[in-house]
Amino acid sequence: MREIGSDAMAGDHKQLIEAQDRFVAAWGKMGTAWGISRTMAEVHALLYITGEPLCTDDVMERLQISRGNASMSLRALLEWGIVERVHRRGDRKEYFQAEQDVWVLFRAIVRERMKREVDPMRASLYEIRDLTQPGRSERSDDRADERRGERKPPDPALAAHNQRLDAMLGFLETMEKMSASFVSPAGRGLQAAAKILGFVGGGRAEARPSTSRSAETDSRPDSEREAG
Amino acid sequence: MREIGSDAMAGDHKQLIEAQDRFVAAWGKMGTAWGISRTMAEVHALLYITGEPLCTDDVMERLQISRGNASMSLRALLEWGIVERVHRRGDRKEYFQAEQDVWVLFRAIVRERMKREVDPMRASLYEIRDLTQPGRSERSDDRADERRGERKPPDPALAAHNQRLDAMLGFLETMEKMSASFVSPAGRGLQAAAKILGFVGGGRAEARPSTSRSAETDSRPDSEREAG
DNA sequence: AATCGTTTTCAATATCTTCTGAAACTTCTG
DNA sequence: CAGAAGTTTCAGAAGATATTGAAAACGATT
Repeated sequence: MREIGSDAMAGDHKQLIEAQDRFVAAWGKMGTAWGISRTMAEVHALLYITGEPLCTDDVMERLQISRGNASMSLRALLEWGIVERVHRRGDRKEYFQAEQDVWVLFRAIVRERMKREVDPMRASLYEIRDLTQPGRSERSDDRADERRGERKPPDPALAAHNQRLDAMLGFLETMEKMSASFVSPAGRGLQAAAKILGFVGGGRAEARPSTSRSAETDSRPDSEREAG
Repeated sequence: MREIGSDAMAGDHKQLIEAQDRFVAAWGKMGTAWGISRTMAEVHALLYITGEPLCTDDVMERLQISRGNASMSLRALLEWGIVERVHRRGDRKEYFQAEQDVWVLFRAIVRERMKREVDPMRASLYEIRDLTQPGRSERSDDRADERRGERKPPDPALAAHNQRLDAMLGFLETMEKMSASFVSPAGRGLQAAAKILGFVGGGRAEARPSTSRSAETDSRPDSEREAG
């Protein structure tokens, strides 16, 4: 498949494969720690580090996984919005390509996780609060004292409980607002903030000199950055 | 165990238990999505929502889990630094109490996850880079062309690979710097930022009127906020 | 130093998750 | 429209993780 011009080139190629494999393994391990299945993370890692579009069979072969597994993982990655389908003219296969800008990747992940995990949690918390602190809209025909405008004497334990619930709820909402504005549609938000606040660059270079230029806030490889 | 003064009080108490159970379940579900074992998350939820110190047997009974499981989960929570031991005079049992400030909780979690997952990943990435881009300190006695100052002609595929690696590495480092300054020792960082940037307050209140005051940036219950 | 109340450990077990592979399905092509 | 090429689905197998419970370790007390 790949033309190899010389022994030196062959050496490079072996190194490359080895480096890719290690990257895939590392990414897979990290994935499991964040609640993503190992294989799915590995497939993504392979697509990312490889840079070029791969088809199902490429993935199966490289990762030694079954067709079903490859198919499922790829579909899940599409749903996360961090991998996209690519078609090649004259080829009926589907190819898959990973988002190459790490910040875009990060934004997509945060957006999805918020949607999938934080939002439902917030909804549950509201429901729970309404168990002990029913909203004003509640019908209270059968409660004589409330009709008279007397509020039920508050159980201090219940009050404390509700404060804890509200604290949690308030926190989740702050997080949501922040992530929405930092991470979402319009938003190069966090990335811009990182640049402004001076968190980018310098760190690695100071510890370890590097041949290629230190990764800036725009972290796409040069090849993809033609039009800024 | 708990004195109940009246039927109304008994009703409140039942509601409270129900609300606690639901909170515990919701928190547990969320935990699993973030790579924390369900039980561990539930134990934490129980301690948080309960507010008061509980002993192993309390946890076992309330959550219907074995002694071993309770013990392990509690120890893990101690290691995460989000639960602390409490001793009562005249009682040989150990009691456990959860951090009540959600921002402190959040900081602890971010700190630990960075330490446990991101740092090792970063280390792996460095190693991987050194596979194909060995540092200047490398001995190259056996490579005539390098002795002559000629650099090996760079395989473009390898170069692109290294750029992707560096992009990832740069991203992780930016995240680490940000989390370090936002989240760490000194730092009420993120919390302060949220306040300044106007992400706190307003949101929930506008959608759902609440009896207790809207949770502010300082999210501890009143009972713990005596000395600011 | 023996006892007692408590906590920790860990091998066996139960539970949950992920993966496989073959069949069903879909979509192109001649 | 029949057949080929490619993709998805899903029941069962394999593998990973969490849980139990009983025994060991601990440490305060008599």
